[in-house]
Amino acid sequence: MAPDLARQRLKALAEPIRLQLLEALGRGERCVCELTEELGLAQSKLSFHLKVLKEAGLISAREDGRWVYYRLEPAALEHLRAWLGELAAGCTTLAAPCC
Amino acid sequence: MAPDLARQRLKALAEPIRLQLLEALGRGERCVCELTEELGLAQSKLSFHLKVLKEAGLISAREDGRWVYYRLEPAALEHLRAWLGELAAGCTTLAAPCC
DNA sequence: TTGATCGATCAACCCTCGTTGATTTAGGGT
DNA sequence: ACCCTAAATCAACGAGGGTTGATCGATCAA
Repeated sequence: MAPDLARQRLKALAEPIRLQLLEALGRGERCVCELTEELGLAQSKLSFHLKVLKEAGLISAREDGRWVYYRLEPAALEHLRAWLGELAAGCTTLAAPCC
Repeated sequence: MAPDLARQRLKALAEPIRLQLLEALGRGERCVCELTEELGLAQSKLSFHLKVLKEAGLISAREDGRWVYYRLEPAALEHLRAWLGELAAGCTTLAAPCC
C-alpha cells in the first residue's frame, strides 16, 4: 500500500465526527438524512466529512433517486491494518551508542 | 481501547515526517542526533514531532547522559490494529430505503 | 410547471497545527 | 569555573482544515 494513501486514510480517520460516521456505517448502510438525525449534524458539515472519507476510499456512495446511501469499505480498513502490521515488524533492535 | 486514544494515535500517524520517524525507528532504536542527520531535519522540528509521537504512546524515550534514545512501542501499534479490526467487523448490512 | 426536499458546493471566518529561529536546561570535557 | 554540545521549550508566524450559512442542481409530487 502506498504510504501516501495510508497517510490520507489515517488523516481521514483522525477526526471525531468522521470516526462517529464510520462507527454508524459499521452498523450498516445509511442514507444522508438518517445520518443527519442520528448524529445531530448540520447537513453541510455532514456532507463535508462524507466527502473526506469517500476520497480516502474508506466509504462509498450509492445513489437512489434523490437519496444517497453510504457504506463502509472494509477492504480499505483491512489494507490499513496490514500496513500497520508491517510498521510494527522490525522494532526490537537496540542502537549502539551514537556520536 | 478508548476511542480518544485511538484518535490521538491516528492523528499522530497522519503526518509525513512522523511516519518517516516511525519507519526509521522500526529499523531500531535511534538517538535524536542520528535521526536529525538521517532525515535531514531541524533539531527543533524533530523534537516537536517526537513529542507528539511520545504523548500518543507510539514511541518511548531512554536517556543516557546527554543523549536521548527513542524506540517504537509495538504494543501501541498492535492495539490500533485491533481497534481497526473491530471497526471493520459489522459492515455488510444494507439499509432499508429510508425516509 | 410549480413547489418542496435531498444533497453537494461555495465563500468567509476561525482555530488548530506545523514551521522557524532563539532561548533554556542539562551534561560532559578541559 | 568555563565552554561546547544535546535536546527541549518558547513565541511568532503562516498555512491547512473544519465550521457556518447561503446557494445551486437534481429529483419527485401535486
